[in-house]
Amino acid sequence: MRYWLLKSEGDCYSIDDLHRDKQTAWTGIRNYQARNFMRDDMKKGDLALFYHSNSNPNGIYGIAKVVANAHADETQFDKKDDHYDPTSTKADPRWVCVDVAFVKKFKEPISLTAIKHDPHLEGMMVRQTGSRLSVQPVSETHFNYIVQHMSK
DNA sequence: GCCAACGTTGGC
DNA sequence: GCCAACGTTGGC
Repeated sequence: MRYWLLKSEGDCYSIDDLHRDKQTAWTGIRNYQARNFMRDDMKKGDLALFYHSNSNPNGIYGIAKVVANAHADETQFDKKDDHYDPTSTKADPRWVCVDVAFVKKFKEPISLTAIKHDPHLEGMMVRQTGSRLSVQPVSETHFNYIVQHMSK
């Protein structure tokens, strides 16, 4: 089993939206590296830190769980969708998504500032400035530390 | 809202 | 295959 960090703009799709929906298809990822992680490595049962960007504060707001392996992202075929991709075909879909379910929301978000200042989280991808990857692998050590020692 | 960092596109 | 131009992300 693996651990992940899923990034979302807080005012676009938040942990509260996931709580309300119970589960959702993680659509709209249009970055090859992120896609490959979803397609090849994210599996049902994996856990993910739910990260809000462009929020106050930016940081980890809760936990989600992968409940379905990668499948075609339907938004790529929808002309009216922002993520429509006219070059992708149903026979050979370019973009995939996984389904994730709500697990918990932290009482207080773990801010990016706190993440950057904690020596236990040295090497975490989200700490690197300019790290724009919206699906990131997280080590088991980092995941457990965050859940056990930083979250409430 | 600004702007640095990054990924992608396309001309050559 | 290089790289400039462009669009987007995301912290501040």
